[in-house]
Order: sequence, then structure tokens, then C-alpha cells
Amino acid sequence: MTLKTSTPSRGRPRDPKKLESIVQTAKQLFSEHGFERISVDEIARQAGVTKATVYSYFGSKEALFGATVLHKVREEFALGEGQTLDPRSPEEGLQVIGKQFLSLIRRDDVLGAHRTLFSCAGVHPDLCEAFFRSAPFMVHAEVTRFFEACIEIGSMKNAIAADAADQFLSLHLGIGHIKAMLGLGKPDPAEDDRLVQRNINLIKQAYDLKSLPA
Amino acid sequence: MTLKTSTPSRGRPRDPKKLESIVQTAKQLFSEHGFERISVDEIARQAGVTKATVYSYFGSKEALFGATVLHKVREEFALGEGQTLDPRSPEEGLQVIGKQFLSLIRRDDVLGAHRTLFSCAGVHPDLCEAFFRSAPFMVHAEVTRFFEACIEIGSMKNAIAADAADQFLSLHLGIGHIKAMLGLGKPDPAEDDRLVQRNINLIKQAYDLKSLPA
DNA sequence: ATAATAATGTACTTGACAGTCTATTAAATA
DNA sequence: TATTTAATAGACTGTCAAGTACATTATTAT
Repeated sequence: MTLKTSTPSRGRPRDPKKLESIVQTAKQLFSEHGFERISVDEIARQAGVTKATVYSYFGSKEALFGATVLHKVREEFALGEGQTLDPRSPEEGLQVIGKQFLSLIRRDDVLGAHRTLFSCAGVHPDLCEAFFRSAPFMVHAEVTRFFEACIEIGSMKNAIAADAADQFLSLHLGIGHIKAMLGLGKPDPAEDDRLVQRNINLIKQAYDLKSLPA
Repeated sequence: MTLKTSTPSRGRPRDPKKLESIVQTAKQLFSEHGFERISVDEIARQAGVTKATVYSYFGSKEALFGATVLHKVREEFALGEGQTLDPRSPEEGLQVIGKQFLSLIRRDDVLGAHRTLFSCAGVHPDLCEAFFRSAPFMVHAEVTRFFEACIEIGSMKNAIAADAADQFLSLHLGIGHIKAMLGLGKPDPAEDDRLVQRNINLIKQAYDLKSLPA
């Protein structure tokens, strides 16, 4: 761990820009190439800093990895930023959620983060746990809350909110997402829109989604 | 590449057991730990062979990786082995497909293969392509054929077979699968059965699945 | 048997990379 | 301005792994 955050009164103070640069660079390179394929030298080089500086902030490559790969994931994976979803129009809500979720999981950095975290499954269980709680779980919880509201006011029927949320989200993780995770083919916005619509229709039929008057 | 398959008439012949041992060991270790975390020395050691022997079959670590990680995936990922699914009972068919698919994607070696392949997304595009065609794509195609048969005889309605297949399969790739990919939590057969049933119900309602008389 | 051929084993070379050491430089107080 | 404290730079070290070279051993054809 060994991250020195204290700013002592005497002596040369830390340059906050350097820390920021290290974190940003490391995050990007780890996500893009994975833990083992990136050297600390390379991170330092691209961050415009030397390795000693990196090691003065982070005591080891693992510590750097842990501290940076989870840096602000929660914010980056946030779905409904500012969006107020109206449970009286569940279909519209799902439009928003579906499109946002899909563009989220099509992003290169998000795909990279998943690849990188998956690849350290047995090796860094704590990191995987932290990632899970701050990314997939948060998104799921957010959608669950929306469905709870829908069920509450009766715009959705015969559903368990958490199950339906899992279903709606997972519907976007099929063949297309596997291709994306494997780095095959580029995202096709038109196809993705169709995907969202297809999945909304499924949920709509099964859970009897209805718009209610204001 | 440099895999010498020819068995010349003169000289010491290859020991087929050694090749088999190398391939098996490499496949297991690569799937379990990933490409970068496993050394050729380790593979050779566990295969009961020396590195020179490995290099006499495979010219490089990459060649070994490519040749072994895809070794018989098609067979291993096969879904309906011998099962004859009756499109007149679509719900039963989906029971079989869902359970088999779920136990497939819960297997450690299958999870490992996905992690390993995902992690070499940009690095070995050809491998990723080959994997995609022989595993996820094949499974999808298999389910698509079943749905086509259902649509044909009228036990399923308002569906595009390929879309519905993607939907049904992807429904099993939600939170639970992400946890598994991250190495968190152990598989829970009871929970998994519930998951399959939940997903069948969704498809059943949306596509009006009906059992037809024989 | 013996020569020919090729697989296997041992030891080596090379390079890369994690992590450290020491000197220098920048800032902040007195 | 002098002194102190710590950040930074660049060179250095030790380890580990990929790939190679050469010696040896096993097998087949003559």
C-alpha cells in the first residue's frame, strides 16, 4: 500500500500533478493492456516521471495496480447521472437505461477494465470484489430501484425487481458483447439501438409494462 | 507455428504421448493462469518433458498457446451432445439447453478459457476469432436451430430465431456470471436452477411458447 | 552391428523488468 | 540566505523467463 498522502510542513511538497498523471496513465495502460503486459518503466515514461517517483507514491506494482484500476470506477460506471427516470413511463425509462448501459459497455476503457479484472480473478480476489461492488453491482442496484418504483405504482407486473433488473441488463451481454470483449468487430450504433428495442419488447411483454397517466 | 507433424521414415520417431501431455498440460495451465503468468519451463515441468522438447514441437510460446488453447474447444463447448430436442415441447427443450449452458459456463476450465481469451483481445486477434467461431458462435447457432424448428411448427410465435437464441443465452450471463468470471462465490445449483426457470418464463411469455400434441 | 537421423536433455545466453541506491534538486521555514 | 526535509532522476542489481546450442540417446534402415 504505502501511499504517502500526508503533506508534512517541512521539505519539498508533492507535486499533485505528478500523482494525477501517474494514476491516469497507469489506469489507462492497465485497462488497455492488462497487468502483466505493462511495465512500471513504461507507466513512468508515459506519465513523464521516473520509476522512483512512482515507487515513492506506491510501494509496489501491485499497489499501483490496486489503487489505480479502481480509481473512480464508481463514477465512470454510473448510469443515470442526473437522469430522472419516471416509473410511470417504464418503456421510456428502459430506453434510457438500455442505451446508456450499452454505450457504457461498448467503451474501450470499460471493456479493458473488465478484461483486466477478469484476468486477475484468482490472483487479486480483493480487487475483484471491490470492482464488483463498485461497478456491476451498483448498476444492477440502480436498475433494481427503478423497477421497484415501477412495481410500486403498477406500471410493471409479476416481477421481482432484482431479477428483472438482472434480466434486462444481461440481455445486452450476448453475442455482441462477447465479440466486443474479444476485440472483434466495431460497435454499430444502429444495430445497438435495435438490440435495446428488442430487449425492451421482451421485458415489456413478459412483465406487462404500461404507461400510466401523470 | 513450426509444428512438425511429419513422421519421417528414418530416425527416432516422436513419442505421441509427450505431445499429448504437452498439449493437455499447456491447455490447462494457460486456461487456469493465463498466457503471461505461465512459463514454458513450468509447462514442460508439469508435462514431464523438457523445454527443448516443447520447442521441437512448437517454435514459440505463442505457437504453443495458439495450438493448445483452442485444442478441442468445439467439442468441449458442444451443448446438445446426443440430446434430441423436441420442438413440440419448447419449454422442455429450453430446460435442457438452459441447464447445459449454465453448467458449461460455470465450469472452471470454461471460465478460465474465457478469461484467457478476453485478455488477449487486441494481441492475438486471430485466436480470438477462432475461439469465437468455435465456441460462442456454435452454441448460439445450435440454439438458433432449435428455435427455428419451434417457429416452423408453431410452438413459438413472433420471434426471430437468432435474436431469441441470443436473448435466451444472454439471460444467463448476468450478475451471477460476472461474479463467476471474477472468481467470486461458488456455484449454487439450486440458485442456478431458479435462474434457468426464471429465464424460460420470460421467453415463454414473450414468445408465447406452447406445447403441441405429438 | 552400424550408420543415419532426429528427438530429448543440460546448460547457456540474452533481455526485460521489479525494485533499490545514491546523488541532486526543489521548496519551505527560520 | 542558510538549513532542513523530502521529492526526483538516473544508474544499478538480481531474478526470471524465452529461446538456443550442443551433447546424448533412441530408433529405424541397411
